[in-house]
Amino acid sequence: MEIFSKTCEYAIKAVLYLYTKQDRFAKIGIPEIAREIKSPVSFTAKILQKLSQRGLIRSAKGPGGGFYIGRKRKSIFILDIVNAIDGKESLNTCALGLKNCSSSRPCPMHFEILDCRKAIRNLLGSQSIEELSKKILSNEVYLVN
Amino acid sequence: MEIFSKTCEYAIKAVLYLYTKQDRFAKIGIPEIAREIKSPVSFTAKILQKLSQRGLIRSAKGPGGGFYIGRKRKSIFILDIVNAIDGKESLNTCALGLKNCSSSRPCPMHFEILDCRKAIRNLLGSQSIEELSKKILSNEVYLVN
DNA sequence: TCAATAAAGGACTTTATTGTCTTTTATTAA
DNA sequence: TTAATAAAAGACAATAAAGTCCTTTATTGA
Ligand code: FES
Ligand code: FES
Repeated sequence: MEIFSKTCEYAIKAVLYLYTKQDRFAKIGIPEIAREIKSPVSFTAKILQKLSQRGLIRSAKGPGGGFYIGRKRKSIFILDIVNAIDGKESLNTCALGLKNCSSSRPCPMHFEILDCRKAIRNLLGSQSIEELSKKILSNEVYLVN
Repeated sequence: MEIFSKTCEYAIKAVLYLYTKQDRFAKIGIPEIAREIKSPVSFTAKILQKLSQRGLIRSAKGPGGGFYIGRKRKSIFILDIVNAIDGKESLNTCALGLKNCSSSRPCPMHFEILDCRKAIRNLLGSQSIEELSKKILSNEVYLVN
């Protein structure tokens, strides 16, 4: 019933944290990111690596290196992070574990879940990271408690 | 991103299967249930045991024994099964892993997720097992593929 | 060129979930 | 009262998710 995996949680928070930096080319190191989002350092390293491979963030090795957003790019959304980490299928598998989720041979939850999924996809696809990070900067919302 | 745990999936399907039986006192054995919902026999046994302990279904030992619904009871809903298996908290924990989910110190997803959760709770709380099992009997929906 | 730095990569451990197997307990019917 | 049956209970095994640690590679600046 948990919405996101831990991996996804940290990924979302890490990207949000990066977006709170005004300078999109400021290199942020793993220790700082992990500290600011309260996540395990080495595990976070792995996740940042993946996000970088998927092109959602950039990275620079060596002294003064770290992770950063990079040049102006089209808006990304929570959904993009989820897709990058969990894969696109995760939102389309049958809630009751049938091999294929389809309206022609639906499980007892199919149509109801479909509506719900649509709502979730809508939600995750409409929350732009820039907007959310602004809310963090203005202390409307928080990355840690 | 998966909605239910495997345990929950099997629990829901097992209870639905029991409700498809017209005779609420007909004792259904573990092998039949596991076969009909395509679940691992021993694992299913454990889950049925738990459902029985929680009072969602009844059980009878010995020859001719098995699981059954029992005397007329107030309608149960998918949500009741989820609560019995995963606990009631599972729908209230912070989506981004903050210790406490609260509107006074919300995470970036809090308010949006809140709406979503309300929708899910509504959905799961409005799907009565009786109704769903009728749809199974009329081949509108299926427990296996 | 060399030492320091920081991410990339890979092997590994821990923990939780899923699943199996065996023994015990209760019930039935001969 | 006994043998057969079926769930209850608990120990165990396999797999996946989460997390750690160590080595390698790339980059920088002295
Ligand atoms: S068939 Fe189960 S959710 Fe679509
Ligand atoms: S604080 Fe994160 S969902 Fe409520």
